Amino acid sequence: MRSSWADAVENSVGGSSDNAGISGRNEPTSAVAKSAYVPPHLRNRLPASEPPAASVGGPHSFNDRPGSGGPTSGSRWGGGRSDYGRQGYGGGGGRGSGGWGGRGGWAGRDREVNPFANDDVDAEAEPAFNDQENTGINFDAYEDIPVETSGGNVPPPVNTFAEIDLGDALNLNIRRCKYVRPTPVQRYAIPISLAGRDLMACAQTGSGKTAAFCFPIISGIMTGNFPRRPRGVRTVFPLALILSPTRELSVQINEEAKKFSYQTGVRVVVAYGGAPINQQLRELERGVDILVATPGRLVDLLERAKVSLQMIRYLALDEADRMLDMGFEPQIRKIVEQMDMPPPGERQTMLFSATFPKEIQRMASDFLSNYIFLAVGRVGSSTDLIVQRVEYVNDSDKRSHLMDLIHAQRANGVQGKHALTLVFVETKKGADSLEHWLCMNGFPATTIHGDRTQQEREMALRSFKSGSTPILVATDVAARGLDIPHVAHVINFDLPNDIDDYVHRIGRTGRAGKSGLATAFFNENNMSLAKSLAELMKEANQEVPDWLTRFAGRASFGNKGRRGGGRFGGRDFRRDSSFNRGNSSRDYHRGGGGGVYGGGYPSAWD
DNA sequence: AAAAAAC
Repeated sequence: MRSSWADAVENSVGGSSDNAGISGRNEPTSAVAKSAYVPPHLRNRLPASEPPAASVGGPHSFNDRPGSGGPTSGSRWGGGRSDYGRQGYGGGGGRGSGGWGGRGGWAGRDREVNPFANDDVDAEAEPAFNDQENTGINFDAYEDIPVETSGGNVPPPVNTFAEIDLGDALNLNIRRCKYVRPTPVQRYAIPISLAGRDLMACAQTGSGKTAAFCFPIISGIMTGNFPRRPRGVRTVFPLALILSPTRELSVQINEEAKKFSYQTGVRVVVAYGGAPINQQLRELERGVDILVATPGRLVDLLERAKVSLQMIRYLALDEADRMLDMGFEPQIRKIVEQMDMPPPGERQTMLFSATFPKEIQRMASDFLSNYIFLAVGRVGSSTDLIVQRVEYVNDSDKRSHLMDLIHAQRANGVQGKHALTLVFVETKKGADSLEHWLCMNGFPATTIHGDRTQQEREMALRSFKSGSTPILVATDVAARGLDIPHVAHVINFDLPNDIDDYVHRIGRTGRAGKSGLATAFFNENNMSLAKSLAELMKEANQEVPDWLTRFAGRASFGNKGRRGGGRFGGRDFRRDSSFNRGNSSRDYHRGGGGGVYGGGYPSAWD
């Protein structure tokens, strides 16, 4: 059971006598009696209507609803040690911190919120929807995914979660997440990480990437014996850092990581811009093992000395290519190389990227030590699971055409409320005006872009996910990484100029092995994309309209076409050169190029 | 060119 295993771990952690005193004797039932403890700084914040936690509790409480869903381990919380870098194991108090303001009335609860509770509420609100589709991941779609590894002594992949010793608590959460079998990236990446190796992985979100880096981190923190920080300092010392490019992605990773770490005592905190910093600081001061952050806010926290990286043992960079695209390299280098983070070799680093251009290769050389390269073919995106259509539509006709599409979708009987449609536009202004127009015409739409406040952005996303506004107009802020279940249709109202962006956008549908539809409005403004789009569609066995093929053939448009071939997110450049000696990635700078990828042309596809 | 990201 949870308690015995977790307690065993806890008791094995050095200097845990204080914890053992609190929790070592804990039986699941005893948690009930003690869970009323509220630390002083949070007293008077509990909603008056909150039912006693005693009404639930126990390891099976993940099905309970918020308000009655009960954390079981309030008593195990080592209350009052908020000046510790972390709280030790025994169930840290936690709050859903996906957004300030919290969810419902329980933001002030100082026990570990049941991160699975919301899933259940959704399920109850939409039973039919849930029954039909929400059965987890379609694993058949993962058959035949090509995988490539290279590097010295690659640990063998696993076929089941049971083969990996992740511990009872984590295993229970895996079951709660309804994960049956590891996805390809998990099958390879988890053993690699558990073996303590650095990892450079080319894989997509939606492939189970978040779990792939979270499981080893959580497991490592639970079993590791990490020194405690001295008290009295207002600085916190996370053991793991997960960086991601956008705020929403950080929120999403935080939510997933909270599920994975539920009742493990490992505390996850998220920090990102646009939200009041004070609440994030309070969360941090209550202890943090895993910090999920966007670069800007983290630099801010580091400069204020609120966070120290000197205890970092795990570093994960998600969507690294995106972060570079967004100009985060200076911040990332500052965080990783110029603050107090331990150097490569003394920490474990995982770098995830959809593509593997030169800049990422350089980053891999600088941040990783004797790493293993892993490339996992795409799941879904742009392969058979997404039907791609391109239609020639002049700018002036786009709106009426969009309306036709939405009408058609309704007529086709795709269940109204949950046939989510994601519409990508080029500009923030364009997003606002299209949203307004849709609403004026009776289509419930909302929008997400960088000119909206963070609160508005998160509200929009929630309202879209829940189906209240089944149309979301978005700029590229939503193009990558966001995992929104049940997006049935991605419409490229304005096509991007870069084929990689197109691939990422349509990847918002066909998630987790489900099918999806992607429609693009193409016109003369998109000529630079003609060739690459035609080639991409052809490779994905999509029907390419003749007019597009003709445009693609016109060299005069200077379109670049697709670079390279194959389906991987890149190749281990160490293999393409003369210095394939396993751990000599630094030679790359001397070695005069990265083989076939020396040109630095990545593609989300190659 | 636009988008994203700290205050």
